[in-house]
Amino acid sequence: MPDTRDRILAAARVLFATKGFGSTSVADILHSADVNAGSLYHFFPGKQDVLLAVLDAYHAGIGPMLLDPAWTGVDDPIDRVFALLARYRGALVATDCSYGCPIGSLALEIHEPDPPVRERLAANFDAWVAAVERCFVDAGDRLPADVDRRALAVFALTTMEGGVMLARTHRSAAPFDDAVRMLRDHVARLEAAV
Amino acid sequence: MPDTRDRILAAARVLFATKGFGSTSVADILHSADVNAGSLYHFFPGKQDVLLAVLDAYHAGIGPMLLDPAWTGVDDPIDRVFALLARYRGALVATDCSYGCPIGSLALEIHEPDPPVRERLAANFDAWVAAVERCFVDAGDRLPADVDRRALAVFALTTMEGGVMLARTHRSAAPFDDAVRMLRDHVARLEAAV
DNA sequence: GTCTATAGCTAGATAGAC
DNA sequence: GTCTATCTAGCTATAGAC
Repeated sequence: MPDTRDRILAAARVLFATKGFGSTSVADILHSADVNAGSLYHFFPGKQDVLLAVLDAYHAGIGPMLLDPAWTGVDDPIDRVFALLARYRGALVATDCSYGCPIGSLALEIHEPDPPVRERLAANFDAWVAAVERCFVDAGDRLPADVDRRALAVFALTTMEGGVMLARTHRSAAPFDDAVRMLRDHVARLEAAV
Repeated sequence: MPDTRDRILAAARVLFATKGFGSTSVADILHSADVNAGSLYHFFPGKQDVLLAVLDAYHAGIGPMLLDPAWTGVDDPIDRVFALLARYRGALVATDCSYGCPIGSLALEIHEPDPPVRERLAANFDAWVAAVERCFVDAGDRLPADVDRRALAVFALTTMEGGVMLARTHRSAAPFDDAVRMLRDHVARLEAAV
C-alpha cells in the first residue's frame, strides 16, 4: 500500500487533469484515493495546497515522466521535438481527444490564480521550453545562426497547446496534426535555409 | 435602459471572460446586470443556457465585433492575419496580460462540456479559421500552391491561443510576441519560396 | 495518523405575490 | 415581466474521539 500522501497526490493529479481543479471536489479526491478527510487535511492545509503539490510533482517529473519516455531511441535533437509532440498526440487519441496537457488546462481554467499557483504553472512551462530550446541549440548549425532557439521552443509549445485545445474541442486530432505539420514544415524550411 | 435579456448577456459575457464560467455565480450575473433572479430565470432555463447564448453572440459577432475593427484600413490579406493577432495582443496588454481569448479559456475550462456547449465552441473556432483561411486564399500565388491554406489558418489559431495561454501565465506579452514573430517568419519564408 | 460527524457557507434553482 | 424569500444540495474545512 503506497504512502497515503502519495495516493492523495496520484488521485488528485488524475482528477485535476480529467475534470479540472474547480470541478474536482475534495470528496472526489478522498473517494478516488480511498482516504478519509482527516488524512488529507493532516497532510495538506487545503485543496489548493494539493494542487501546489501536484504542480510540483509535474515539474519534478518532467524528465523521468515525460521527456525520457518520449526520447528513448530518439537521438536526433530535432526529431526529439516532434517525438515530444507525438507523445501529446498519443495522449489525445488514447482518450478520444478529451485529455490534453494538464498544465495548459489549469493555466486557462484558473483565471486569477494565487501567486504560488501561477508561479508553478509558469515554472512548468519554462521547464518545457528549456528542454525544447536545448534540442534546437543541440541542432547547432543545422538551423540558421540568427534563429532565436528559445523563441522557436516557445513556438513549439504554443503549437502543442493550441493544437490540444482545438483537438479537444473538435474531438478530433486533425487540428493538432494540421498545426504540427505546419511547424514541421517551418523547421524543415529553416534547415533548408542554412 | 437596454433590454433586460441583453443586459444579462452583456454582463455574463464579461464575467465569463474575466472569471470563467465555473467561477461566475448566477448571483454575480444578477448583480452585474442589475437584474433579479426571477428575470434571469424568466429568459433562460439555467446558467448553462446563458453560456449558450453568450457563445451564440460571439459567433454572430465575429464579423462586426472582431474582424471588422481589426481590419479597418488593412487591405493586404496577409497583413490582415497579423492585424487580427495584434488585436488579441492589444486585449492582453490592456488587461495586464490577464485577459485573452474567451473562447479558448472556456474550451479548456469546461473539460466535459455538454454537446451544445462543445458544438458552439467548435463553431466559434471554425468561424475564426474560415476567416483567416480566406485571407490566405486571397493571398493567391503569393504563397506556394501546395500550401494548405486551411491548415495554415489552424496554425495561426494555435499560435494565438497558445501565445495567449503563455502570456497570461507569465503575465507578460513576451511569449505571445515570440510565437507571433515565428509565425510571421514562417509566412515570410513561404512568400519567399514562390 | 486515521476515523466519523458535522459545522458553516454558497451554489443553482424555484415559489408565488405583484 | 419583475420582485423577494427560500429550498435543497453540494462544497471546503474542522472537531474531537481513537
